[in-house]
Parts: sequence; C-alpha cells; structure tokens
Amino acid sequence: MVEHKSQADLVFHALSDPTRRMMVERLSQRPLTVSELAEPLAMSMAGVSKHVGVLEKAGIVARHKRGRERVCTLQPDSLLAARDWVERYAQFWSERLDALDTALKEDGDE
Amino acid sequence: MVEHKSQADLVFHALSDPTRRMMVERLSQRPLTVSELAEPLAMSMAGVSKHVGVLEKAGIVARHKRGRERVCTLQPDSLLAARDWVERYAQFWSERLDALDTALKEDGDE
DNA sequence: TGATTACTTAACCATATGGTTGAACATAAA
DNA sequence: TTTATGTTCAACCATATGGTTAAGTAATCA
Repeated sequence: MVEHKSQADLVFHALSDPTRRMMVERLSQRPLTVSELAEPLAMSMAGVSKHVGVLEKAGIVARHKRGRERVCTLQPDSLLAARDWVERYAQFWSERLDALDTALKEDGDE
Repeated sequence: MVEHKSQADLVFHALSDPTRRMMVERLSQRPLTVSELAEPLAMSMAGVSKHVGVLEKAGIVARHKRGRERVCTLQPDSLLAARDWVERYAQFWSERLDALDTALKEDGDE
C-alpha cells in the first residue's frame, strides 16, 4: 500500500476515466442523486457508487443524504487546483513564443 | 484489452503520477534528455523510459534523437486541451454564484 | 575494431483499478 | 410491521499499472 496519495494524484486519476468525466459534466448542470448518475450507465449501482467514491475522495464531489437518497454536488476547489496546475505548465509554450517574438523584434532593431 | 483510450483519458492518466508531473514541471523550463530526466529519480532508466513513453502517448512530450541521446520537449496542445476541459467544468460554481447574485438583486428590486 | 554510453524492449512481479455479485443497512411506503 | 427502494460494503475477478532485471540496439569514444 502506498502511504497516501497527493490531492493532485487523486484529482487527475479521478478525471482519467470517461465514466467519471461524464458524471462531472452532468453534475456541472445540477446536483444529482447516485441513481440519477447511474441512469445512463450500463453498470451496476455498486459500480456507480465506487466511481462516485473516487470523485469524492478526490474532493471533486460531495455526497449528502436526503431521505434514502444521496445527492451529489460538484465541489469547485479541487477542480480549480487541477486547472491551475495544468494552466501553469501549459502556458510555457506561448511564453516562449512571446520571448521569441520579442527577441526577433529586438534583433530587427539592431 | 480496451479498444483505444481517448486523448483525455491518456492525458489525465499521465498527469496522475507524481514522477510524471515532476517531469512535466522540469520540461517546462527547458528540453531534457531521458538521462537528465532520470537523474533526480531513484529509479532504473527502463522505468524512466516507460514514464516518458506514457507522457509521449498522451501527446504531452515528444522525443527526438540527438546522437545517442533522446531529447524530450513539452508539447502544449494536449495540456491546453486538458486545461480547457477542467476550466469548463471548474467554472460552474462562480457562474452559479453570479446567478445567485443576480437573483438576489432582482429579488431586492421587487 | 572493441568498449562504453544512452537508451528501448521484453519478460516478469506485486499491487491498483474497474467491474461484478450478494448481503447489509437505512429510509419510505403499504 | 412488512416490504420495497436507494445505496453502500465486502469479497472476488480480470486486466492495467509501476516497478524491476536482463538483453538488445545504436551512436560515440579509444
């Protein structure tokens, strides 16, 4: 057993599965119960529950009880953190192009 | 065998490992050879090569030969696509807060 | 040429993951 | 109170993943 995975590990891993990304997409529209999340999926309830559990451990969704149902809501913070991480390293290339552009202009001035 | 994973699957999975994220961080500074990528890691070259392979299949890095070395460079496109995906669904909450804000203001007018 | 360097590939291993079924649990409905 | 619904938990299974070592390839060095 690995001692404990980082939040980034959990979030990116959670998003690496198409079933879970579909759940995130649907939850971005409105909160849904586990049954509602299961409805379009050709999968057992237990399987769906495990997927929701992965999203929950990553901090991407929260579950709360409403009668005998569990309502799932998207939690923005971990998604925002993931976006920031990718954003930071996805920017490098345009920065380089900017630098190249600047360098070329300066070169042209000399 | 699963028929073929989507680009999003591959990119998010590639980023879910701390070793590979460290590689991405270092490559955002400058291109590095596989040996240079291996240097800070307590891992065999073969292990490092497999990690680079995962990043390459996800389209995050490209390898090209330079003599007997392989130089790895970060490729922005798949990172940008991942950022866009997360961005899209991470935004939902502020939109809701905006909507709530609007609703409250309208409510106040009545 | 032969030895060394920089890798990749193949085979393998332990553990993680994504799924299943079946039983358990809590709440709601009859 | 009994029964049905919504969900989770535990056990299990096949495959994927992250690592290893050993062997193979290709380029450089002596």
